[in-house]
Amino acid sequence: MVDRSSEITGDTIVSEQDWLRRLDRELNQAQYEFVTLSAPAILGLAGPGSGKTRALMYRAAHLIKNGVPPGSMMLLTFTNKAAGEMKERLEKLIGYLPKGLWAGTFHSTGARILRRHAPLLGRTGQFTILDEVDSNRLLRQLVDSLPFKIDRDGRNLLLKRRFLEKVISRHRNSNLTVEQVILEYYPRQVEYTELIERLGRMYTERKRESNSFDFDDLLICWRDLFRDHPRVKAEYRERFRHLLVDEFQDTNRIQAELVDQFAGAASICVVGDDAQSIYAFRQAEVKNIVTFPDKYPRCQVIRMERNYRSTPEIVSLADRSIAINREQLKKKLYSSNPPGEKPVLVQARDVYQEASLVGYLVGELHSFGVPYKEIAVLYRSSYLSSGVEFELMRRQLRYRTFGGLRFLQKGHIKDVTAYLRVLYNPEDRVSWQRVVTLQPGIGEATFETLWKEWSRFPDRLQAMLSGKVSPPRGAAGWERLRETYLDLVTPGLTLPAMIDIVLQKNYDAILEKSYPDQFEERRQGIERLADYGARFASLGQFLDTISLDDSIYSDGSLPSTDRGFLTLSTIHSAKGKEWEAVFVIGLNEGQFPSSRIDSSLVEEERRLFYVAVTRARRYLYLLSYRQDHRQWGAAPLIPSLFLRELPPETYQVLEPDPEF
DNA sequence: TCCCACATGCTTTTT
DNA sequence: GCATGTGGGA
Repeated sequence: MVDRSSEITGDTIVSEQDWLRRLDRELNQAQYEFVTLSAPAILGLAGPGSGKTRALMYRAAHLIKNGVPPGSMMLLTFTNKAAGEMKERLEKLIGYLPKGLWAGTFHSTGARILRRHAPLLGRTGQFTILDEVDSNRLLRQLVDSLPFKIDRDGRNLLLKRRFLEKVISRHRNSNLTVEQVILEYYPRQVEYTELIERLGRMYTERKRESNSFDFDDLLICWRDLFRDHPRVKAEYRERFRHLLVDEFQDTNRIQAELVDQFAGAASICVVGDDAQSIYAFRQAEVKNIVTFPDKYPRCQVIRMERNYRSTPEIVSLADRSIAINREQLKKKLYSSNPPGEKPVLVQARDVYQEASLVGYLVGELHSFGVPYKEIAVLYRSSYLSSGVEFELMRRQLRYRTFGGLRFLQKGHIKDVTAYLRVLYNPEDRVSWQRVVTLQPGIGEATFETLWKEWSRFPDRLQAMLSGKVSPPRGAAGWERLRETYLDLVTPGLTLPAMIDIVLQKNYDAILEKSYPDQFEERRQGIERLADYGARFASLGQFLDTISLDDSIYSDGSLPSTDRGFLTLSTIHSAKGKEWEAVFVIGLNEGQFPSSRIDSSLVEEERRLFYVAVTRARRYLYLLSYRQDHRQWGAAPLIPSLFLRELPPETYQVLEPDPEF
């Protein structure tokens, strides 16, 4: 019997010299320094394609090779995709994913910590994570339940465009008061300040009663947990001696505060690129990365400026574009790759010609030997993808989309998960309401009455199963629901079996009635959810994963598992990725930069453009079109500011054949 | 109080 | 083109 841990230790000792030689061979000087440096704080400032995630993972591997227990390391990043990337690379580097290592998004790590200490925050470990749809519903109910009437205009104003949600979230994420947020972003609505403060307090209380947290809470309550419970904080400071944070430019104030909690106890190593900060709409603060060295006095700053990804032509175009931004840390990005073709600008007649040009050029690239999986089409907003999607379908090319419409946020999928959520967390009012009001004859008002009656029982699920509560009307639907749950509480059910019960006993009939023409399609979506659920050992794990990671897409498979597919992606979702050939479409003024942003955000949009073009290794196509038939005002479009301002020597123009 | 039919307006971007 | 909002009838 071989003890696996000693095997690894043995391996470490034997290969230490090999490992150092390998670092020397595979890293440049800046990277080598970054990986092997020992300091209380390290900032890796790195341009696109300079291998910053790679360097960060070499650092993690290096620590492990030097005997640092993986259980004392925490790897954090912002998106699920980046988190997946980190784990994948680390596993490739050292051959296995170390046990005990914490690697994930800030939000999933927050959820993990909060589950362990939930009672300190008035929750149980089975708390529900509310997504935006849920929390908006909750707020909507609170507005309607105010003990006084607000006039219709006021109600509309509060609920339209997620105004209320945004004010509360901004306030909580920024440490500004509600009044300051309103004065800064919505000065005309200042009269609503008190009302919003009141609703904010009601919202906090309602979440506690429902044993749930929203996305913001996963970070804010984590911070507050450490603030209010020094012993808990000490426990984590004791355990985690190395924090490694990727994409640090995308952190918001709360996330930066969370990292600060470990100051002095752990070595804190962050990497990022201020020029790729594209999450301001989520209160990401570039200043977190800019001021990092000031905040941590003995901080070492390493610059990684050599680009390994792209041709000099692409790097030059990107560099000239980003240079127009005034707010940035100066970096001198350079590529020593062999020269390639200049990026190509194409102005199409309309969205259809743009799409067929993409289709045609994809075919050309493929015939030159560029595999489909090395080609990506990127866009500012997900609705811009439909033209190209249609064209690819016509050409029978397989593709995969990232970003955009959420599979899990579709009504019927949320319905099915609500049935399961209340099993796990019977206090979950939002989900109960969803399930109960689905039944014919039961609406909001009936649910309110029922809920009051129901709350007299210590366990809502038991109370329902025993038949001790019933709504004032809609008895038939309630009874069917009760029978469904009698089956669902059978011990040992798999997730597909549970979903099957929900469908057979209750939801199928409801679905058919509400979507007579889309019944089959939606039902198939639910079946894919069931298939996906089969891989989970427990309901809790399944619910946690689908609340925090929306990466099951409408085709039901997971990203990055298949080869031979083209990629269609929003630019946000493409961050951190690279392809041999990249098309950026819809580069029209009004679409990108989006016309709904105010002028102060143009630099952010330019950073987004910068992210888009630096995804390409050898071939870059920038497409715009003159006419949009889809919009009402068929005013001619002009090319994006980001194309117009490019120096002509950075690109070549391709004139589409008018016959095409 | 609920439900259906119709109108509206909306599309950033992620957790 | 699709979810959410409104209004009248049961």
